[in-house]
Amino acid sequence: MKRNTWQREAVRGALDANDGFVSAQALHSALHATGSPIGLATVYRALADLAVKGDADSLQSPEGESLYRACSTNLHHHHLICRNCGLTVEIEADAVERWAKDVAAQNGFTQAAHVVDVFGLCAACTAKAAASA
Amino acid sequence: MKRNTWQREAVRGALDANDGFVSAQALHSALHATGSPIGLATVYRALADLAVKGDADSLQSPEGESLYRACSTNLHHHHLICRNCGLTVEIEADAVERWAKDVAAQNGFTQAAHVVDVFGLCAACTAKAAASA
DNA sequence: GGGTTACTTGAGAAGTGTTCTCGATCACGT
DNA sequence: ACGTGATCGAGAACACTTCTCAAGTAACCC
Repeated sequence: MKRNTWQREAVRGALDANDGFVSAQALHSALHATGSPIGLATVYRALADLAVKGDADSLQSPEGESLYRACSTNLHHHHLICRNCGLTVEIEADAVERWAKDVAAQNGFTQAAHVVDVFGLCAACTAKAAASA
Repeated sequence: MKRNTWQREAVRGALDANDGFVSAQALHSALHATGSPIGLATVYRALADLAVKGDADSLQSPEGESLYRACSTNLHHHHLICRNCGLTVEIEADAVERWAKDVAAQNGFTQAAHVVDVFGLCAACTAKAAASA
Protein backbone atom coordinates (compact mmCIF):
# COMPACT_ATOMS: atom_id res chain seq x y z
CA MET A 1 0.00 0.00 0.00
CA LYS A 2 1.18 3.52 -0.75
CA ARG A 3 -0.13 6.40 1.25
CA ASN A 4 -0.54 10.03 0.40
CA THR A 5 0.73 12.22 3.15
CA TRP A 6 0.96 15.98 3.29
CA GLN A 7 4.70 15.57 3.80
CA ARG A 8 5.16 13.94 0.43
CA GLU A 9 3.02 16.60 -1.19
CA ALA A 10 5.04 19.29 0.50
CA VAL A 11 8.29 17.89 -0.86
CA ARG A 12 6.90 17.58 -4.35
CA GLY A 13 5.53 21.09 -4.12
CA ALA A 14 8.81 22.53 -2.94
CA LEU A 15 10.58 20.77 -5.73
CA ASP A 16 8.14 22.10 -8.31
CA ALA A 17 8.53 25.60 -6.94
CA ASN A 18 12.21 25.44 -7.60
CA ASP A 19 13.68 26.07 -10.98
CA GLY A 20 17.08 24.52 -10.58
CA PHE A 21 18.61 21.58 -8.80
CA VAL A 22 18.40 21.73 -5.02
CA SER A 23 19.93 19.63 -2.31
CA ALA A 24 17.85 17.64 0.13
CA GLN A 25 19.08 19.82 2.95
CA ALA A 26 18.19 23.03 1.12
CA LEU A 27 14.74 21.67 0.45
CA HIS A 28 14.36 20.77 4.10
CA SER A 29 15.39 24.28 5.13
CA ALA A 30 13.02 25.82 2.62
CA LEU A 31 10.14 23.76 3.95
CA HIS A 32 10.97 24.68 7.51
CA ALA A 33 11.12 28.32 6.48
CA THR A 34 7.50 28.09 5.39
CA GLY A 35 6.58 26.71 8.79
CA SER A 36 6.43 23.06 7.83
CA PRO A 37 7.76 20.85 10.63
CA ILE A 38 8.73 18.08 8.23
CA GLY A 39 11.68 15.94 9.25
CA LEU A 40 14.92 15.73 7.37
CA ALA A 41 14.73 11.96 7.09
CA THR A 42 11.33 12.30 5.49
CA VAL A 43 12.65 14.73 2.91
CA TYR A 44 15.34 12.25 1.97
CA ARG A 45 12.79 9.44 1.74
CA ALA A 46 10.38 11.47 -0.34
CA LEU A 47 13.12 12.58 -2.73
CA ALA A 48 14.38 9.05 -3.15
CA ASP A 49 10.85 7.92 -3.91
CA LEU A 50 10.30 10.65 -6.45
CA ALA A 51 13.60 9.82 -8.11
CA VAL A 52 12.74 6.14 -8.32
CA LYS A 53 9.30 6.87 -9.74
CA GLY A 54 10.86 9.11 -12.35
CA ASP A 55 9.11 12.21 -11.06
CA ALA A 56 12.39 13.82 -10.19
CA ASP A 57 15.87 13.79 -11.61
CA SER A 58 18.87 13.52 -9.38
CA LEU A 59 22.51 14.17 -9.91
CA GLN A 60 25.60 14.74 -7.84
CA SER A 61 27.02 18.20 -7.63
CA PRO A 62 30.75 18.50 -8.19
CA GLU A 63 30.98 18.86 -4.42
CA GLY A 64 29.42 15.47 -3.88
CA GLU A 65 25.98 16.51 -2.73
CA SER A 66 22.91 14.87 -4.18
CA LEU A 67 20.75 17.39 -5.99
CA TYR A 68 17.17 16.94 -7.10
CA ARG A 69 14.90 18.60 -9.58
CA ALA A 70 11.38 18.16 -10.90
CA CYS A 71 11.87 17.86 -14.61
CA SER A 72 9.33 18.62 -17.27
CA THR A 73 9.69 15.31 -18.98
CA ASN A 74 10.14 11.74 -17.95
CA LEU A 75 12.20 11.09 -21.03
CA HIS A 76 15.91 10.63 -20.75
CA HIS A 77 17.69 13.96 -21.04
CA HIS A 78 20.61 15.90 -19.68
CA HIS A 79 21.23 19.23 -18.01
CA LEU A 80 23.10 22.45 -18.43
CA ILE A 81 23.51 23.91 -14.99
CA CYS A 82 24.72 27.29 -13.79
CA ARG A 83 27.21 26.61 -11.06
CA ASN A 84 26.52 29.99 -9.54
CA CYS A 85 22.75 30.39 -9.40
CA GLY A 86 21.59 26.86 -10.11
CA LEU A 87 19.63 27.79 -13.22
CA THR A 88 19.05 24.63 -15.19
CA VAL A 89 18.33 24.05 -18.84
CA GLU A 90 17.19 20.66 -20.03
CA ILE A 91 19.02 19.57 -23.10
CA GLU A 92 18.53 16.77 -25.53
CA ALA A 93 21.52 14.93 -26.68
CA ASP A 94 20.72 12.33 -29.27
CA ALA A 95 24.24 12.61 -30.59
CA VAL A 96 25.66 11.93 -27.17
CA GLU A 97 23.29 9.05 -26.57
CA ARG A 98 24.45 7.41 -29.76
CA TRP A 99 28.07 8.12 -29.00
CA ALA A 100 27.80 6.59 -25.52
CA LYS A 101 26.12 3.48 -26.86
CA ASP A 102 28.65 3.11 -29.66
CA VAL A 103 31.72 3.59 -27.56
CA ALA A 104 30.45 1.08 -25.03
CA ALA A 105 29.65 -1.47 -27.71
CA GLN A 106 33.01 -1.00 -29.39
CA ASN A 107 34.73 -1.95 -26.16
CA GLY A 108 32.52 -4.89 -25.42
CA PHE A 109 30.65 -3.16 -22.63
CA THR A 110 26.98 -3.87 -22.00
CA GLN A 111 24.34 -2.22 -19.85
CA ALA A 112 25.89 1.13 -20.53
CA ALA A 113 24.64 4.02 -18.47
CA HIS A 114 26.15 7.43 -18.73
CA VAL A 115 26.61 10.55 -16.73
CA VAL A 116 26.56 13.63 -18.91
CA ASP A 117 26.13 17.06 -17.41
CA VAL A 118 27.46 20.45 -18.32
CA PHE A 119 28.24 23.01 -15.64
CA GLY A 120 28.92 26.63 -16.50
CA LEU A 121 27.94 30.20 -15.80
CA CYS A 122 24.64 31.34 -17.23
CA ALA A 123 24.42 34.60 -19.17
CA ALA A 124 23.20 36.56 -16.16
CA CYS A 125 25.90 35.28 -13.86
CA THR A 126 28.53 35.81 -16.51
CA ALA A 127 27.51 39.45 -16.79
CA LYS A 128 27.48 39.84 -13.04
CA ALA A 129 30.92 38.27 -12.75
CA ALA A 130 32.29 40.54 -15.46
CA ALA A 131 30.83 43.61 -13.76
CA SER A 132 32.34 42.79 -10.40
CA ALA A 133 35.71 41.87 -11.86
CA MET B 1 59.22 23.94 -0.81
CA LYS B 2 57.93 20.54 -1.83
CA ARG B 3 59.35 17.41 -0.29
CA ASN B 4 59.66 13.90 -1.59
CA THR B 5 58.54 11.38 0.97
CA TRP B 6 58.24 7.65 0.67
CA GLN B 7 54.56 8.03 1.50
CA ARG B 8 53.89 10.06 -1.59
CA GLU B 9 55.84 7.59 -3.70
CA ALA B 10 53.90 4.73 -2.19
CA VAL B 11 50.58 6.31 -3.12
CA ARG B 12 51.71 7.03 -6.64
CA GLY B 13 53.03 3.49 -6.95
CA ALA B 14 49.82 1.94 -5.70
CA LEU B 15 47.87 4.05 -8.13
CA ASP B 16 50.09 3.01 -11.02
CA ALA B 17 49.76 -0.64 -10.06
CA ASN B 18 46.03 -0.36 -10.39
CA ASP B 19 44.28 -0.57 -13.70
CA GLY B 20 40.97 0.95 -12.86
CA PHE B 21 39.62 3.66 -10.62
CA VAL B 22 40.11 3.07 -6.91
CA SER B 23 38.82 4.84 -3.87
CA ALA B 24 41.12 6.52 -1.39
CA GLN B 25 40.07 4.02 1.23
CA ALA B 26 40.76 1.04 -1.02
CA LEU B 27 44.18 2.44 -1.78
CA HIS B 28 44.84 2.89 1.90
CA SER B 29 43.83 -0.69 2.60
CA ALA B 30 45.98 -1.96 -0.25
CA LEU B 31 48.98 -0.09 1.09
CA HIS B 32 48.40 -1.41 4.57
CA ALA B 33 48.12 -4.92 3.16
CA THR B 34 51.64 -4.58 1.82
CA GLY B 35 52.84 -3.62 5.26
CA SER B 36 52.99 0.10 4.72
CA PRO B 37 51.92 1.98 7.84
CA ILE B 38 50.81 5.01 5.88
CA GLY B 39 47.96 7.02 7.36
CA LEU B 40 44.60 7.51 5.77
CA ALA B 41 44.84 11.27 5.92
CA THR B 42 48.11 11.11 4.06
CA VAL B 43 46.57 9.02 1.30
CA TYR B 44 43.86 11.61 0.87
CA ARG B 45 46.41 14.41 0.78
CA ALA B 46 48.63 12.62 -1.69
CA LEU B 47 45.71 11.86 -3.98
CA ALA B 48 44.49 15.42 -3.89
CA ASP B 49 47.99 16.60 -4.77
CA LEU B 50 48.27 14.18 -7.67
CA ALA B 51 44.88 15.23 -8.95
CA VAL B 52 45.81 18.90 -8.81
CA LYS B 53 49.10 18.31 -10.55
CA GLY B 54 47.30 16.41 -13.28
CA ASP B 55 49.08 13.15 -12.52
CA ALA B 56 45.83 11.48 -11.58
CA ASP B 57 42.26 11.71 -12.71
CA SER B 58 39.45 11.74 -10.22
CA LEU B 59 35.77 11.19 -10.55
CA GLN B 60 32.85 10.41 -8.32
CA SER B 61 31.36 6.96 -8.40
CA PRO B 62 27.58 6.78 -8.67
CA GLU B 63 27.66 5.89 -4.97
CA GLY B 64 29.30 9.17 -4.13
CA GLU B 65 32.83 8.01 -3.42
CA SER B 66 35.79 9.81 -4.93
CA LEU B 67 37.76 7.52 -7.18
CA TYR B 68 41.26 8.06 -8.51
CA ARG B 69 43.31 6.68 -11.34
CA ALA B 70 46.73 7.26 -12.87
CA CYS B 71 45.94 8.02 -16.48
CA SER B 72 48.25 7.57 -19.42
CA THR B 73 47.78 11.06 -20.71
CA ASN B 74 47.44 14.50 -19.25
CA LEU B 75 45.15 15.49 -22.04
CA HIS B 76 41.47 15.92 -21.43
CA HIS B 77 39.65 12.65 -21.96
CA HIS B 78 36.82 10.57 -20.60
CA HIS B 79 36.30 7.08 -19.24
CA LEU B 80 34.38 3.93 -19.87
CA ILE B 81 34.23 2.10 -16.57
CA CYS B 82 33.10 -1.38 -15.64
CA ARG B 83 30.84 -0.98 -12.64
CA ASN B 84 31.62 -4.49 -11.54
CA CYS B 85 35.38 -4.92 -11.77
CA GLY B 86 36.51 -1.34 -12.22
CA LEU B 87 38.21 -1.95 -15.56
CA THR B 88 38.66 1.39 -17.23
CA VAL B 89 39.09 2.38 -20.83
CA GLU B 90 40.18 5.86 -21.74
CA ILE B 91 38.11 7.30 -24.52
CA GLU B 92 38.42 10.36 -26.64
CA ALA B 93 35.34 12.30 -27.37
CA ASP B 94 35.95 15.17 -29.70
CA ALA B 95 32.34 15.02 -30.78
CA VAL B 96 31.18 15.33 -27.19
CA GLU B 97 33.61 18.14 -26.48
CA ARG B 98 32.21 20.11 -29.38
CA TRP B 99 28.66 19.29 -28.42
CA ALA B 100 29.20 20.45 -24.84
CA LYS B 101 30.77 23.69 -25.97
CA ASP B 102 28.03 24.33 -28.52
CA VAL B 103 25.13 23.60 -26.24
CA ALA B 104 26.60 25.85 -23.57
CA ALA B 105 27.18 28.67 -26.03
CA GLN B 106 23.69 28.35 -27.46
CA ASN B 107 22.23 28.94 -24.03
CA GLY B 108 24.50 31.82 -23.17
CA PHE B 109 26.59 29.83 -20.74
CA THR B 110 30.30 30.49 -20.33
CA GLN B 111 33.10 28.66 -18.58
CA ALA B 112 31.50 25.38 -19.46
CA ALA B 113 32.92 22.28 -17.84
CA HIS B 114 31.39 18.90 -18.34
CA VAL B 115 31.09 15.57 -16.64
CA VAL B 116 30.96 12.74 -19.13
CA ASP B 117 31.48 9.18 -18.04
CA VAL B 118 30.06 5.90 -19.20
CA PHE B 119 29.47 3.07 -16.75
CA GLY B 120 28.70 -0.43 -17.92
CA LEU B 121 29.70 -4.06 -17.66
CA CYS B 122 32.86 -5.06 -19.47
CA ALA B 123 32.88 -8.10 -21.74
CA ALA B 124 34.32 -10.37 -19.05
CA CYS B 125 31.83 -9.30 -16.42
CA THR B 126 28.98 -9.55 -18.89
CA ALA B 127 29.95 -13.16 -19.60
CA LYS B 128 30.27 -13.91 -15.91
CA ALA B 129 26.89 -12.37 -15.20
CA ALA B 130 25.29 -14.37 -18.00
CA ALA B 131 26.86 -17.59 -16.73
CA SER B 132 25.62 -17.10 -13.20
CA ALA B 133 22.16 -16.08 -14.29
C1' DG C 1 78.30 15.96 9.14
C1' DG C 2 75.49 18.98 12.26
C1' DG C 3 72.07 22.41 12.76
C1' DT C 4 68.03 24.80 11.37
C1' DT C 5 63.73 25.21 9.43
C1' DA C 6 59.34 24.43 8.03
C1' DC C 7 56.92 20.95 5.29
C1' DT C 8 54.90 16.46 6.14
C1' DT C 9 53.00 12.86 8.74
C1' DG C 10 49.56 10.22 11.48
C1' DA C 11 46.05 9.35 15.05
C1' DG C 12 42.14 10.88 16.30
C1' DA C 13 38.65 14.47 16.45
C1' DA C 14 35.53 17.00 13.83
C1' DG C 15 32.52 17.88 9.97
C1' DT C 16 29.18 16.78 6.43
C1' DG C 17 25.78 14.40 4.04
C1' DT C 18 22.89 10.37 4.22
C1' DT C 19 20.64 6.35 6.14
C1' DC C 20 18.83 3.66 9.92
C1' DT C 21 16.12 2.72 14.29
C1' DC C 22 12.05 2.43 16.57
C1' DG C 23 8.14 4.06 19.10
C1' DA C 24 4.35 7.14 17.87
C1' DT C 25 1.27 8.54 14.40
C1' DC C 26 -2.13 8.51 10.93
C1' DA C 27 -4.08 7.30 6.09
C1' DC C 28 -6.81 4.01 4.00
C1' DG C 29 -10.03 0.05 3.27
C1' DT C 30 -13.77 -1.89 5.37
C1' DA D 1 -15.44 4.20 13.66
C1' DC D 2 -11.83 0.65 13.66
C1' DG D 3 -7.81 -1.97 12.80
C1' DT D 4 -3.70 -2.40 10.34
C1' DG D 5 0.43 -1.47 8.68
C1' DA D 6 2.73 2.16 6.03
C1' DT D 7 4.85 6.55 7.32
C1' DC D 8 6.80 9.92 10.29
C1' DG D 9 10.41 12.24 13.11
C1' DA D 10 14.25 12.81 16.38
C1' DG D 11 18.30 11.29 17.13
C1' DA D 12 21.72 7.72 16.69
C1' DA D 13 24.56 5.59 13.54
C1' DC D 14 27.38 5.54 9.36
C1' DA D 15 30.63 6.46 5.65
C1' DC D 16 33.63 9.42 3.63
C1' DT D 17 36.53 13.34 3.96
C1' DT D 18 38.96 17.09 6.13
C1' DC D 19 41.09 19.27 10.05
C1' DT D 20 44.19 19.63 14.23
C1' DC D 21 48.48 19.56 16.23
C1' DA D 22 52.44 17.43 18.23
C1' DA D 23 56.18 14.68 16.51
C1' DG D 24 59.04 13.41 12.67
C1' DT D 25 62.11 14.34 8.98
C1' DA D 26 63.68 16.02 4.16
C1' DA D 27 66.09 19.74 2.21
C1' DC D 28 69.07 23.52 2.53
C1' DC D 29 73.12 25.97 4.51
C1' DC D 30 77.39 26.04 6.60
